[in-house]
Amino acid sequence: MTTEPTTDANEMAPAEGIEMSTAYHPRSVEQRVYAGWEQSGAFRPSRPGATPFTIIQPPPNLTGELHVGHALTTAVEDALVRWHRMKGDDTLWLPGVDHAAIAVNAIIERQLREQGISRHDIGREEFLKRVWEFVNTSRSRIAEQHRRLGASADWEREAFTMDEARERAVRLTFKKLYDDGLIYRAERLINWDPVSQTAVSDIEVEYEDVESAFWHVRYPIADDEGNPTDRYVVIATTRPETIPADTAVAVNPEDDRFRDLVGRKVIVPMTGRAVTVIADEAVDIEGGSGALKVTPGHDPVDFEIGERHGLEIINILNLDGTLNENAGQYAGLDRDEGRRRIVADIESAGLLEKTEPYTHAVGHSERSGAIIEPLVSLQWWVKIQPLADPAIEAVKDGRIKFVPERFERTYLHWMENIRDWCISRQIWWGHRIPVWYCEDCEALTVGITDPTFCESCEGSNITQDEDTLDTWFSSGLWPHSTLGWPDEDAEDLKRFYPTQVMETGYDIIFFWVARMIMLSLYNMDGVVPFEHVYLHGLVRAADGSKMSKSKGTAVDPLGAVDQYGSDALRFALLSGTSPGNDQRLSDERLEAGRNFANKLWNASRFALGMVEEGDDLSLPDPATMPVEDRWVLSRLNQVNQNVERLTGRFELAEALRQTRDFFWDEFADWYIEVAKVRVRADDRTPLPVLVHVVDRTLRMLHPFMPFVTEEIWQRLAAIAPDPDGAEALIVARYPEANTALIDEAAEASFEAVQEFVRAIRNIRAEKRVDAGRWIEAYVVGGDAVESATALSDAIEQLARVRPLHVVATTAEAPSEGVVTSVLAVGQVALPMAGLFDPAVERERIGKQIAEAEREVGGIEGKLGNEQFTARAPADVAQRERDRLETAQSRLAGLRQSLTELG
RNA sequence: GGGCGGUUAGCUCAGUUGGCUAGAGCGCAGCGUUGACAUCGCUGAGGUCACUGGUUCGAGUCCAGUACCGCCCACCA
Repeated sequence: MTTEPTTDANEMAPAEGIEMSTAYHPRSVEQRVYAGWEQSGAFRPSRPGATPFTIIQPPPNLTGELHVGHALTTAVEDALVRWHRMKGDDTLWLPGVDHAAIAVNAIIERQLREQGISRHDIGREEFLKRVWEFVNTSRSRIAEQHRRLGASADWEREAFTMDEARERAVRLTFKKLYDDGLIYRAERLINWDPVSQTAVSDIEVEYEDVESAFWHVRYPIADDEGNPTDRYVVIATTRPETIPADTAVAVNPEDDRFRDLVGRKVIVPMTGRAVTVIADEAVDIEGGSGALKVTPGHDPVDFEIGERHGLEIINILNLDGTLNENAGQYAGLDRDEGRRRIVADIESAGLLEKTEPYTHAVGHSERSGAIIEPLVSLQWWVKIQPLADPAIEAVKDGRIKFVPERFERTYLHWMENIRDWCISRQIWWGHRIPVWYCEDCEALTVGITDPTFCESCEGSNITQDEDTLDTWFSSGLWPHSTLGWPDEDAEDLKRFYPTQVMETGYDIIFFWVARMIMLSLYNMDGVVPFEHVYLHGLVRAADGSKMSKSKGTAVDPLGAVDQYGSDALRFALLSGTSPGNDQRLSDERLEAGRNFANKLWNASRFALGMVEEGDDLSLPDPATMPVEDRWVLSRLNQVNQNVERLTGRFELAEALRQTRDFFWDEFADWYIEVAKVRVRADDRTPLPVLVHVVDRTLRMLHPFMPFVTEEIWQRLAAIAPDPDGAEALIVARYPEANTALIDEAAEASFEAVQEFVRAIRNIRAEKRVDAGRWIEAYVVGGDAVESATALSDAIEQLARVRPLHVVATTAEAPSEGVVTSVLAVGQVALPMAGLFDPAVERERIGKQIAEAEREVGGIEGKLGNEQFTARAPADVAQRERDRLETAQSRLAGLRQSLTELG
């Protein structure tokens, strides 16, 4: 796809001109706006010479159902991408689809089972055909789902781990590792998933507590001829079905109880086999009965003991989890049934000492949920230590930074204890292992392209390994393989590698992040795949539990989009996300997002709607502006500055919160209200400020809420064209804070006016003055008298007071029959003949005096402390002195009011 | 067994170099105007920041310990 730096104005322009409907309808806006973005090629404006910003999209769920966690990932990444794009960086966001081998295989196999057939009935080719059908459908669904979320990813460039380019990258990596001696084939104990019928790696095994039993079984001690005696050793086991696979009994060498037994033989119950008692330090003296049955074929610890002592390995399991002929009379039984039968037999043979209830952790397959059976099998492995060492170094020396930092420890701990990685899977969908076996000479050939003859004997009688590679082997190549590796001249690779940000959930550090770091360093000559790993938390149900479809606590992201709008969903997800911390998603949160989108719509509509033909919308010299204009511009720029800083530190929720609060609580609730009064009095000067603030806020919010901001902004641009000529907000420039407009004096003045208004409203509410009634009021302005005078019309409207007298000192305000409120910045006084009760007033003021006295006392105590004045920084001490002064004058004012009450 | 996180208003959570008179949203109570918005406005109530001790002029924030909740890792048969 070719991308143009500019956009087509016709495609982007809103259909209805600048008229905005009274109600905000997210759905129609979303569809139209997204289509505009897509057609215009705005998703990847090429900006030669700009700083590259690259972000990698983690794989969505290929089952085709959008999980809310992925919606969060998309929202966060899209926010970062849009932000960088607006700042002029050259962004590349590679949306990716992983081939999710085990999950997809399981789905197709289930479909087949429902038809009563297995994959072997239809053969590999037909099986893969069905997989592709399913995967292609899923991929287009995924793209569609991202559109609905507003993701600005360029789906034409989607990276898919199963395409041809990736196959080449995978094979090359495999061969390189093999040639370097880092890939080997070995018979070892692996985690077998009897349902999916494949090996899985250590991290794909999830341990869950299962209530089971501890069977204490008597192993008779044999005499010299190998016949059982009356003596026996008691051995506790949780897996009696593996007894037929026992090839030794082990005790700790330091254990005095069994010292005399070492070297003697015991009889394995129900088999009659005699095995030797060995001493090994792996045996815990405290554990079980102190003696351990050694089953090298079906237990990792035992496997290691077996290796140390050269023990025989017996495999008693078929690949479907049933017992095989090595289990003797139990052959053919399912493992559970085998367990029951063997326990019953042991008991009737009088060899069961006791049974205790016991809860222990049992490994389950992450994908199929089946209980994992350790068994010995021939598999391909990656020798991991040589890959792990540089990956540890890259994090330790800061070339890769985790956000939040604490996950570096998690990562390092795992990496430092890593074990070899079993990469072969006995499934069909996936990258097939690029190894061909020669049937003539037994040599093997590793091929980047399919070999036609054996490398060793040159015979043509070769067949490819039936197995496929672990999904994460190819996913681990993502950061470079999706950019064009192994073609080292690929434009994207040169320009965008290393990437800047890897953003994902912390649950995927080991699976994916660690593998990407290891394999990328290996393939890319030690250059890190990304500079930051930003880890968001998990999204939980409203009650804090893991979302569960069966419990009905799962939030369906697309359902939420339908109900509340895409911007609302993104607001809810982004406002709750802080690095590494889980969040809860509830209807209330979604409503808050919807409400804010509505507020944006209405406040903007109103502000823009006041603009008339011929209005001058350029901002005048700040010095000539009234205080409220200077105040709102000052606040705008402060927030702009904060948002800039926060977003750069991945603190998106705080950035969003500050922008929201500014727009709603300050701009909409105060500035617009004040501006209204001026405009009604035919003063057009607030219009440039209104338009300017709306414009800037929309730009700041666009990364978070792209649809509603784009829609409003295009109406805005129709009356106030973008200075850079941008035709859409998505390609408009991100605002830079203008610190020259930060005006603390204006802020203080306007805040004083806010205080006056609030004080009057407060008294009105307290005295139950009818909301619609106009009453007389005095504002004693003090230092803020100037701005209060300038804003007297606004104060009248906002507090519904008329006539309003703004005076400088209390002496100019009446003191008889008035309800007063003494503030830090001045006073207000409302004459209330009918409602006035001196006794009530005395009590009210008395309370305030007590409070003010407490405050004054507190500050005085602090300032009287020599340690404080000597050690606290000057600005802190000065602030305390200022506070004391205002508190004292307020206290004086209150006391005076009380005196006047008599 | 090891490690990590959490404990702040009725609920969900902010509070990132210690200076706080501790904030927000929702909920609650009261009142509803002025043609942007009832998906709204105004006003208000509500917190000994889990507990104990320490460092400091000063601790929600730093340190040590305790309790409870959650998560991750680990070959206790």
